[in-house]
Amino acid sequence: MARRADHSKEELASLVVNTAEELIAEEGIDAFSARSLSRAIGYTAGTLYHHFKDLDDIVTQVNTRTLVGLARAFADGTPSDDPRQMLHNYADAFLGYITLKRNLWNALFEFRRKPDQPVPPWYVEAIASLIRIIAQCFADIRPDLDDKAAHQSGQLVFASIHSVVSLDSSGRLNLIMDRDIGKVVHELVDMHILAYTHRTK
Amino acid sequence: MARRADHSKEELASLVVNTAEELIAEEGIDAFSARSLSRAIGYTAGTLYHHFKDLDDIVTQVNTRTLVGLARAFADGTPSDDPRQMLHNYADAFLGYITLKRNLWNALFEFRRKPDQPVPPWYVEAIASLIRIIAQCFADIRPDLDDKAAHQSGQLVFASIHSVVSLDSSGRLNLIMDRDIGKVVHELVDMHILAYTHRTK
DNA sequence: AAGTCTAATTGAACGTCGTTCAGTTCTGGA
DNA sequence: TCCAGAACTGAACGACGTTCAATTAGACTT
Repeated sequence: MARRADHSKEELASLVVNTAEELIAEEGIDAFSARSLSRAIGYTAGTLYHHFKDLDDIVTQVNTRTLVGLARAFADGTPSDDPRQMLHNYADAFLGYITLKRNLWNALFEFRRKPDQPVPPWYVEAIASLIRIIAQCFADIRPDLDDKAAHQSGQLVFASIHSVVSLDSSGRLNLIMDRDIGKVVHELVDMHILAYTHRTK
Repeated sequence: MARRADHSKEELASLVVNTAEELIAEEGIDAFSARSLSRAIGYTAGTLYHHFKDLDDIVTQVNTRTLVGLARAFADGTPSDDPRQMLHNYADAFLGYITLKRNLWNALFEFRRKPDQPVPPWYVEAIASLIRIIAQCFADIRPDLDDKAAHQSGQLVFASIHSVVSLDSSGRLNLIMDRDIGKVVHELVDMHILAYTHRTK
């Protein structure tokens, strides 16, 4: 059997990415493989390689969706006029999203791409846009400081919180502490706000 | 050929762990395998399983050494009477050690043990002892606060810095920022000190 | 309508991995 | 001296990612 007409090229491509997303979300990245994916969509493993360069390619597309989803979660966060409160709201949005999509988030950072493979530029851009949103809050807290300071604080708070949340998400935070990740995150946000507030011009 | 007398049971065990450590340090955990390890020591892969439960077992022993080495790096850190300065010195010791042993450190946190496998208790204890050392600095900064507060700050600063350094060590920090990890770490330390100094009783 | 071209799909294959195990050989103790 | 059991090998199992010759069905040409 060959050359079936079950799906058009586009249909099959989105079927693959959709199913990959479901599989990773439910079973985790460790249980994900070319064979399990192809079994799930009713095709052979070889077929995947006619529509995608390799498994990296497929996982990258899933990861991109995860990042886009995070951006949407940020946008859907509770609005507030107080930039300090808004930072906490973003933190909640972040935490909520990752809690909901634990396995997908872990896939985003645990997946080992081949050494030479460069990070796709929209990865970087997706993260940069989140950081700009955060930096704006800092800029609102101290309008007398320049944009660079706000941007650096945005990067720092994103890196801090992302790291700690990932540590928790991969089940390793309890190696270090027995506290609730929610409390820790908000404590970190308060610390960054405090430090920024106390900055000298 | 079977039953060679090249090494005693203990000699072979330490040969395995030593060689595993070298291989991981030089090639990274991805290039590490039962076959590459056994090839390096001149035995068959099957032999490994007569002396160790599985590869997890071997990697865990290497990881334990890495953690012990970190504790020694802490102890060898430049002493100082100023607890604030001491925190920065510990941060430098941490950073220096991880820079030196990048691949081993990544192995410690990137290696996926089987789902049910529990974390060995001395892992937790090794980390806990590092945190106690850090917590002491906080206790010295504000002797009026209770030990619990110092301990929590110790955990938090360890988690923060460990996470950010790991992010850098695995080559992902530059997704978020283009700043030097050294500067970032000391900035974080200063933030934690500032926050602790401003704590209400 | 018949024939040809081409894209899609399969299934077997390659070399890798962790792990197990029957079989073989050697060592230490009785 | 003999033998139980420990140490070691090499083949095997079922997984993995990936490639590719062979096959087939749809699209295009005449």
